[in-house]
Amino acid sequence: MAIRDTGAEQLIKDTAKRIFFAEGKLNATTQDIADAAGVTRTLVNYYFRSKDVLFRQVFDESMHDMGNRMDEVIQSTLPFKKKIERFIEVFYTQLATYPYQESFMIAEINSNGFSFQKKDRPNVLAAFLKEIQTEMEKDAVKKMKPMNFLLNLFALMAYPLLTRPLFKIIFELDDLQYTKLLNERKKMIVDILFN
Amino acid sequence: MAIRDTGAEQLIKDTAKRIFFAEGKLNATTQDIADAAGVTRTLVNYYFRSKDVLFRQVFDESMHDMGNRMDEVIQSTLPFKKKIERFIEVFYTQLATYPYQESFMIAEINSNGFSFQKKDRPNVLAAFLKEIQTEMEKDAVKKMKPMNFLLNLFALMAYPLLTRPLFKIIFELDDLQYTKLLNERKKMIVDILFN
DNA sequence: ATTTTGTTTGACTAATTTGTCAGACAAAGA
DNA sequence: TCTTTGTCTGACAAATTAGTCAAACAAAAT
Repeated sequence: MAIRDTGAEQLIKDTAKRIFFAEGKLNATTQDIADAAGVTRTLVNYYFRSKDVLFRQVFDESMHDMGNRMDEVIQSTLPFKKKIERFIEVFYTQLATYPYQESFMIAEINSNGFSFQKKDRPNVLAAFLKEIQTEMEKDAVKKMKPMNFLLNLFALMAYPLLTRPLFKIIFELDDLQYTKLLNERKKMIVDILFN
Repeated sequence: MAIRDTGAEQLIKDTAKRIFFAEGKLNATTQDIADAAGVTRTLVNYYFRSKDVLFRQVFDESMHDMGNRMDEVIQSTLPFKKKIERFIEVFYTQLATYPYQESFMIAEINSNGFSFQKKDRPNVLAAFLKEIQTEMEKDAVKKMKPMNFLLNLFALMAYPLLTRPLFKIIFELDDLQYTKLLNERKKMIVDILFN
């Protein structure tokens, strides 16, 4: 009965994440993943019965991880502005190792819909929206729907990463220059969001 | 020698655009497109030798259209702020009919790279960046790298559209409510960008 | 009317990718 | 040692998708 954990299952998942999120190969086949993991494709089917199951599992876990990482910051006792700065930092760190994660998530949701178990963490978001509201009343940030404040935060952080290959060409920048531009944004985003 | 234009070629392209950009079926097959257009798949191969050619043609044309629409606004004689407002309006109109266009472009660039003929319109962007710079010196907008101003503009416009299915669920909004939220953003984006 | 030429299709082939299954292999238990 | 059981593989079958080709069709030209 005991599982003999050889690490293969985790290896396959990690490899899949690397291919999807780090290498941006959004349409990788199971063979691609098996090859990259150094196992046979049959083994992928042994652990995950089908391609869909593997994809969904990778998707769900990543979604969950991301949620946890952010909740942790949101629920911390830091003062609001520090909290946002920390939030940006966490987001950028994650995207440094997995630059295509957002892309993958968005594409996946667009094509295969989205089933999300939001029964857990029921009021984390609500509490944070309320905290934002409070800051607005203190005139610390521009008055708007708190949801829009959050959308703005994510937009300013994520969009330049999502569109990196596009804007690299539009602006005629090399990788290093674009990375520099991105890093300058961390401070700028805070400046924009706060009065 | 004369082409007997039956409209089939254009029909196929338009249908492809509809499926990709309006319905968000990013991984549609040539069969899907043929079916939706009411023609046989063979005909798709008659006009466009391969799937890749069709995809690229749709991609290039859309990219070009979008570029033109935006250049038109950028090169207009409107005062700067009006120009930005008009820009947002144009962008929103386009995304109302083709909500998934950005998604498609990004995914396409991520997986298949990007060859862009930027020999045309060589200085449109440069001129606009300069105009932004001038506005910064007049203190009309926050001081930053003009490129970042542009990135912010696009981010604030596009991101909430890209992630619509995701944030609909996160915020627990229905379609109508989300659309309302989006529309409120038009004015807000201007408020954020300008002093 | 007949030929020509561009358009469209059905049937076929090829390529790619996924899924299954019997059996090999190796670690643990008897 | 022998058996059991979980892990892994190679060979095969199935499904999906893309591409080709000869021939049917229809509009124009002769």
